[in-house]
Amino acid sequence: MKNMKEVRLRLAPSPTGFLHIGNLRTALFGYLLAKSMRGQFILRIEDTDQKREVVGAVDSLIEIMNWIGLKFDEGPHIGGSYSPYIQSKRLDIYKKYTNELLNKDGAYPCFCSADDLTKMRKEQTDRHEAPRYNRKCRHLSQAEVEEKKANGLPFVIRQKLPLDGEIVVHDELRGDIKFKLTDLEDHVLIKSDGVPTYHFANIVDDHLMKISHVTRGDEWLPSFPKNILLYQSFGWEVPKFIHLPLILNKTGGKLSKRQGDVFVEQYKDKGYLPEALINFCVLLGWHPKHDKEILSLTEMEQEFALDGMGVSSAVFDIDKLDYYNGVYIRAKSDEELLALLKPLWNTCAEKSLTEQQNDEYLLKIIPTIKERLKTLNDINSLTGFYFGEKIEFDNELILWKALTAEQTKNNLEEISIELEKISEKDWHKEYLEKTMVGWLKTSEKKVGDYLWPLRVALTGLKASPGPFEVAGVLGRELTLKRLNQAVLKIKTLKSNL
RNA sequence: GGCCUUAUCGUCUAAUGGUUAGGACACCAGGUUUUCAACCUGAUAAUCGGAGUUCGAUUCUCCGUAGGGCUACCA
Repeated sequence: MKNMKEVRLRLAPSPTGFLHIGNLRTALFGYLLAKSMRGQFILRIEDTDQKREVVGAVDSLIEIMNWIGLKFDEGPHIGGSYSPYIQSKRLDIYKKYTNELLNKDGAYPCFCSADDLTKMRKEQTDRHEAPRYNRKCRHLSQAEVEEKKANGLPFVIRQKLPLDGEIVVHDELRGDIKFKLTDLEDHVLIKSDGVPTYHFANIVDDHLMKISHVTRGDEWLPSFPKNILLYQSFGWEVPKFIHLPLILNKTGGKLSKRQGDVFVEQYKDKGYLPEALINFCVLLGWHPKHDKEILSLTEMEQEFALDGMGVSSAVFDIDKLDYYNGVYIRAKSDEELLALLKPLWNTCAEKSLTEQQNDEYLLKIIPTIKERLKTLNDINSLTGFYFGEKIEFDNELILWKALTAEQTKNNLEEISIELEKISEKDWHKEYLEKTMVGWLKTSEKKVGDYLWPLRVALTGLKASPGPFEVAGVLGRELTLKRLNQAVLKIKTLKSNL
């Protein structure tokens, strides 16, 4: 009965689409809270609204949680001792508890039609009153109820709340919150088709599944007292509640589809790493005891605690996510990155390389662009020049500062002669750099006058990895070929002037 | 409108009844350098406003203000 109660938390999403970034944070906090107390983390699907249900949403949710690295201990996909974990398969259970609640006088049937209700609300707002169910059916006699039922009138079941007084509920983060009962309404627990609403199914299941800590978004705060009252009507022990603040967009509004990416899948597709996503998310509303802000999931599991959590909503700042993504990309080995990058990479199709030769080539490229990668998807725009024979560049681009076309051409020719002296076997970044820079220094040439044109001749880009890195990857033959092409191009450019 | 809730640099946040109010991202400047990136150094930058309690408030209380949420037979 005492302290040794098992710690159990659940994620209870509705299968209405992809995983929202706000849900990811709720999931993360629930998971971390569970794991930090050596508890269980459970998945329960709340599909009581058939209208909003999206086919495949459950599978995609499980898949993305898997990708993120948050593992469930129980759930519809793995089972557990409190099956089923999908609410639409628990209708019999809800029926049983509905009857129990009716018997305990915690609820009553209501025969008001949708039209009745809209009319009622309109009248209330016209009178500048808060729209609230007028409890018309609350006082129906047993006989009246039977009669209406016999006539086949559709009905819902409403929660029977105390009429006045106040209730104090406790949130682990915010402390006590006081509500006046007169501000609350007898809301619908069971819809006319017999399916429960969130407010009923959620509480029944949390109780039955022995959930010890409820983590949910703070949009549920207004219905918190009604939830507590329902526990009390049943005579059930109330779990601890932790209401998590929302994530907002840059302008301070709710993070919604309209202004950009809100689904975890979208970030995955854009080339963000799960490590970056969770590191970024966990710091939105939680802070470790120390100032170290790069944390692995394992570290989070160890360090996570309620007292490091904040209560104010946080703005989603993509710049910081980018930063974390860069950090985690740079921390990967070249081999790990190759595996992540290959599916995204438009590598050279013309070259008839074997898989292994291709991998070797890609593996040579990766170190040159690793620290330039903000997201995995940047790979193609960063590496195009490594593939194909020819590259294109704007004529003016190759001219370094005050250098004329004539001088640039001469410099490139000089470089060509020097590079040709380097053998195939010495052709790698370190040796190339050492010899060429040595040559430039001893012949007292300005480094920029030579290396800028060289780099542009090889990459065609304003910004790229350094010329020796690129030359090392391209190899002796292709490097010299591109230099030659650049020289020819400048010659025609000159004759046109 | 009613109810609930929140308030420290632009953003995420730390700390405290007495501090030069700390860190991170972004931004700016410098360094490194052939470019970009990465890296290093540095700078700018905050306690929403007003009362009260107190020797002393950013911290506690109240009142405003601003933001957010809820106000469905959606979750």
